[in-house]
Amino acid sequence: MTKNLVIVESPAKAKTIENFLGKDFVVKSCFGHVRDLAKKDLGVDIENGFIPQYIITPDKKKVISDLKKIAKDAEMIWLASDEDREGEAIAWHLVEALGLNEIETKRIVFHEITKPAILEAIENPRKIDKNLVDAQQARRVLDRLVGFELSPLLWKKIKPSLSAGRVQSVAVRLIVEREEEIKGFAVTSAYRVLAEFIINKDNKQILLSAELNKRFKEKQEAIAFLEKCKSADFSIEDIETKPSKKSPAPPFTTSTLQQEASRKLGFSVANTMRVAQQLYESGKITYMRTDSVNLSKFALNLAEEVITESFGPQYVKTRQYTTRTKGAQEAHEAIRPTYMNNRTAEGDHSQSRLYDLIWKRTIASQMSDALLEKTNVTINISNAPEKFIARGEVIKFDGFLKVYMESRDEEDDDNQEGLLPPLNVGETMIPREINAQEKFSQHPPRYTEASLVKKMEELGIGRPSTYAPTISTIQKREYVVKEDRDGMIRKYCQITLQGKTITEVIKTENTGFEKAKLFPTDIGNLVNNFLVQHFNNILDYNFTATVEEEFDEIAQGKIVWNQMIHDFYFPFHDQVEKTLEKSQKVSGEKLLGKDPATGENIFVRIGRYGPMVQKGDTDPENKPKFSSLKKGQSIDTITLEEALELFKLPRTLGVYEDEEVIVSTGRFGPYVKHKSAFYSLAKTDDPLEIMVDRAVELIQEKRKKEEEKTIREFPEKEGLKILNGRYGPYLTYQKQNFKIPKGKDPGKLTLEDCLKIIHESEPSKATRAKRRK
DNA sequence: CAGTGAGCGAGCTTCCGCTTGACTT
Repeated sequence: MTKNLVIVESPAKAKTIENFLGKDFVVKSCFGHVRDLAKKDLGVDIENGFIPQYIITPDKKKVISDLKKIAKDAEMIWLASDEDREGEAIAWHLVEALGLNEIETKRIVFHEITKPAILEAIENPRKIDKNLVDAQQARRVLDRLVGFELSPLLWKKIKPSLSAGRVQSVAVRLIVEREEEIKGFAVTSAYRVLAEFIINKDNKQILLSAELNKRFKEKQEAIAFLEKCKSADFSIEDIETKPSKKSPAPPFTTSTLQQEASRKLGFSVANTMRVAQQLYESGKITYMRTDSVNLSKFALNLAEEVITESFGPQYVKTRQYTTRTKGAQEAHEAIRPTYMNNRTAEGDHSQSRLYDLIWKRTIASQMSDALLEKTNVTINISNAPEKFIARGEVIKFDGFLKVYMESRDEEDDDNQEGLLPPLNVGETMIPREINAQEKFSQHPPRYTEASLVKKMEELGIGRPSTYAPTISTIQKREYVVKEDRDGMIRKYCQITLQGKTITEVIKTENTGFEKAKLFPTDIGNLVNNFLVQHFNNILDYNFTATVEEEFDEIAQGKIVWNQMIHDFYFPFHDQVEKTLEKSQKVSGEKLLGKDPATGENIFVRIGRYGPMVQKGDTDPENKPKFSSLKKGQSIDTITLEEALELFKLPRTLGVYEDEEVIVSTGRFGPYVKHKSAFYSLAKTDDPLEIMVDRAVELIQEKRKKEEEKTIREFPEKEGLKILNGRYGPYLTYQKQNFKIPKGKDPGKLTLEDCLKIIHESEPSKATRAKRRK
């Protein structure tokens, strides 16, 4: 018999807490939200004050029925979901779904999973905060209304299956607009002048590097300057030394973990979260979806011990960080090792690398500042007003740098500042070499997954639990693609003064190379332009921040949630209706030119299945020809020649076994079609060049493979086969596949065996609901 | 790397936030 039932959100948490609470408590988890708006139609009763229609989420039916059973016998029920808007709503939904008495049910909260924190929570139960629940309902209903009214509009005006929403559409907008900025960016260049000097001192030669405090726009200016240097005297005019310090970054939140794992380990956002989840489930780190930089007392003490022991007390500096992120809800701690004294974590390579990163970041956040000394040496040029500057930086005390240094998104090039030699004012020097090199201005950087998350967090858009899913959604919808792109060779000029001679050379560099960056697609551009044009208010970067303020007012009981939704919805709905009526279907259609062979018009536009070219006007009598754009082609950039190339397929190669052999290209690349069967071309085959002999070869190759694939057939039973598939041998019958039980030799199964397997197998969801991608 | 290869007369798609399993040969 259960005395006390405590319900938390995460099963890993449940296990830990049960250990703290003793035998009178059973701790179970509800796995997050248990109810949601009905999926059909809007799930909101607009006429009657926006009453939400909630259903128990299909995958939570079992969770709820299990919890009900335990709750029935429990004397007391404690709802311990997270202390934020969503957590409060989860508690309330549990009351509703489990049929609990709200008055008798206790609501408790804690920010850290430590024994004192849990016990304190148990001592201080409260009631469910209905205002906070209402704020969540407003959030949920607003997102549903926006998403489920805008998306169908896109299906009608652009293409089926598209989606729009408060979060994803703004994420796409960021990428589209960044690309436009880049397209409009005017590259300029200027000459940067670097010198290497020789100082003769105590019979030794000392080298000193310095940069001129001015860049020259024109080559002639640079040359004129170097001409002057030929006859100039150089001497130290001033030495300025000043102390400075660096402080460690705060411990990880979801967003900063994703950024650092991306920069330092090259992890995708989704990969980081997968690995972090594994570390969490095995008890090695605290919860990985958090916006808080707070560390528990327990963690602070342990960090101090570890640092003292490993590096000495002078490296300790206990710090409490405060969150400055917009809309942060701080229901958890920062992401940290559960026990800081575990320097490493067992597990696979990814797990131990990510753990190492988390360990270092957490420890560093509790260490002392690094003390530096920066030195600026000003070098006078006797016949010119410009000065050369040599910079040095010395670490006087390494502090937290001993373990960890945060990386930056853009690594600044060749600005290495190191130790300077001992120097005195008035000392003279001679230039060994002075270089004026043409440097180009850089366009704003394209987003990586992680830098997009950073930007979204700054705007208060999305939550720790949704960053990774949002990024995969906008890629799945094909609004953006993550790709590498080749750079281009660019020429630059370098002018060198050595001794008394000036030489000029043209060199080349590779520029614009991109690795795993986000690019908008044609569809992304089209959808974004449509939404920005008609729903500028929703796509506004401040929309979320504005509605969040209203959600806060609901949470404080200042305004009523469905009144707020009412005020938002009706003007918004009018906007949708008007756009539906007024605006034309958009396809981004462009006339590229005419086919020189037939004189027909060649168009490019978005079709039902994405970007495509069309030959001939749309005419029911004389149907035009279509072809999809190839990967890497875009409506924006495709040329007439490239478009014509696409119509060269399908080609009829000839006849084999009395049937035509046709080559074409489809979703999965080029293929040969023969007797309504398909044969993929090899990577080395060119569909425009391939001849019938090679096609026949491909057909025969695949037929042979097919034969080998079949382990056994049964003449008595049509369609029953034992095949060798990707996951090993399996049974197939009437379009259904069946697993062969372990320990059976697939080659020796009798017909009876097979029928038995088919009979005994679960009536599985035979047809896979969704195809991947 | 098993199957897939549209351009539609039918029916479906879609939001954001919480949480983890999945078994499919």
